[in-house]
Amino acid sequence: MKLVIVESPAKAKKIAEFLDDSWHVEACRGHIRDLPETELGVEVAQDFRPQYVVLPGKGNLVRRLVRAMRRAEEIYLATDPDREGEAIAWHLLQLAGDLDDKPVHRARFTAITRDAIRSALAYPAPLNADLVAAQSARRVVDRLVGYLVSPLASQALDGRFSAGRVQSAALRLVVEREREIADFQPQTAWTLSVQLATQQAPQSFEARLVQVKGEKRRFSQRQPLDQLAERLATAQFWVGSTRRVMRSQSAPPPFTTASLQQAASATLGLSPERTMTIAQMLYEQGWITYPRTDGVQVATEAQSAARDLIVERYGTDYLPPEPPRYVNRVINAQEAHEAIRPTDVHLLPEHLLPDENAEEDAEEVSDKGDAARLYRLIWRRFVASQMTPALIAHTRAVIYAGKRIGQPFPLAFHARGRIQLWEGHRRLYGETETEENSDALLPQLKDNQLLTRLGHRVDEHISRPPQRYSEASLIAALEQRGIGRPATYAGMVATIQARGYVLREGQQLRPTPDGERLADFLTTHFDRLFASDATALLEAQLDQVAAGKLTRSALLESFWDEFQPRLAQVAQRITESRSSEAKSQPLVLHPIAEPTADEATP
DNA sequence: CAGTGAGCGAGCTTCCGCTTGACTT
Repeated sequence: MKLVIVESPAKAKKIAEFLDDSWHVEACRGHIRDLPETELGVEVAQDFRPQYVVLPGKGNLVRRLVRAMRRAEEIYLATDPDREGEAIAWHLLQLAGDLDDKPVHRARFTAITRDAIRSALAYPAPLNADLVAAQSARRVVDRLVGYLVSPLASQALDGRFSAGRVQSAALRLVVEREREIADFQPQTAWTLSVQLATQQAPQSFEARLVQVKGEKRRFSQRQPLDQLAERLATAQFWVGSTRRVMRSQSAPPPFTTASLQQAASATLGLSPERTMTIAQMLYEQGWITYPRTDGVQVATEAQSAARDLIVERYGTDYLPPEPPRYVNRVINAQEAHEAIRPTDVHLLPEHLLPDENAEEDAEEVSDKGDAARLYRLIWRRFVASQMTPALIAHTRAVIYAGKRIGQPFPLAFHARGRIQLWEGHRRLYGETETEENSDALLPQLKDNQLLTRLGHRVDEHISRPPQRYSEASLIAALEQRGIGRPATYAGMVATIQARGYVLREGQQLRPTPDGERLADFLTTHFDRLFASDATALLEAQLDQVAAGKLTRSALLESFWDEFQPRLAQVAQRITESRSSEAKSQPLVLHPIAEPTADEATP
């Protein structure tokens, strides 16, 4: 018997279908060992040795897996092909103990198709110890930061507070945004627009003043524009130049976890947490691929199925000559899984709509309704991602106004038009309407053509403060900076709310006073640790460990050399201010000076 | 003699990341 171990039980079931009786497939359900929850669990002086323990509640599962590994003739560790998956495979081996000379392989695949599975099992590889070391370094850094800074923050702020590489960076974004809003000074700008028409075409168009006597101008008051507008009554208008540019707008890539959470929030009003609950259900029932992913790549089988469906349902005009290839732009992407897509495009969203005749209680119907809507969103986005680009013609005209053509007292206006020549993927997955309609159609214009002025308008534009984050847009901001992972996004935005650092009002997130105090404490004393690029810098080092160019010890030592003195300094400040001040006085902490550039560079 | 400090032990917290059920509200 040959044994395959994967993480997800749903995956195990599917893979078993592809293999014959000589194979046995088991699932380990994610991590099986970790640092103990109740203590630090890292022996700093012993090369940062982690003290791993079997995760609570997983004892029976681990015993079962170990028994299966001992019995098997050959073992294929097929945990996810990323840093965490490599570590899980290593933990499995550690727990299994002595396996004699039994062949042990590491199998890696990113799509659950018959071909992908068979070829992964036919061409296995050894375990990558460097990747395991990188995971261990990641884990230890997170533990040291979380378990050493949290108590300090609690002491200093006299309450129960927590800090972590991810949650504190998230909190900081929310707090910084709130301050930008508080400090915001609205700017008023006035604009002058004229409505114009040609002799030939019936419909009018609008042009906005941009230059006066050859100089670009912005107006913060109304009065000068009113004066200019008066003179327009006797002016002539003519076309200076026109330019037409064709732009093709590529289809959006299929969904990842973060982009699905964004879209489900924007179009269906679902929270990231609810989106993930429903997506997990759809995954377990075989409707969609794995829902926790940062990959935008798609199995070739799925691409050709989508191409068949596009021809059948929409026609060859919507089919690009080659299937599009999407490239990941996310910093910390591991791409262990495909993009989120229907497992079978021929399962149409209509098939999942709730049966109207069935009698069910309201909650169940709304669950099914949300599931159907989410599936429809995923289906449309995926099929659209395989369609042709949309084609849009942008026209820009410069219009002059003066006493007579060729003798301007010269005012220059800009008019813009936009025509969609081909809808392409937008047939299935459109943009938001507002942007689309803001630029109207322009009539045919020739250079030096005279125009009729129909009227004018002077408008006030007041700049708006930045928007508060929503749960989904905060996740997008974190993803963009490489902070957090698909499996943790939804939980993390729930955590900072549950801890009382952030409040949600409708869709908007705003910090609480406690949240601001915590963020200020962390920024003052541990600025670089929780800066928004700290994770990216750590990731770059972890990549080096994974590539064998940096050792785990070197990474952790250089981290500790910077972190530990800072920690000690802050702890000392806290005890000093505790003892030097009367008990009734609030604790005031003075910032520690940043090291100079010389000290900072090793 | 009263206040302070050192030293010790108990109790209570805390991180990120991977996966699903078995619980309670």
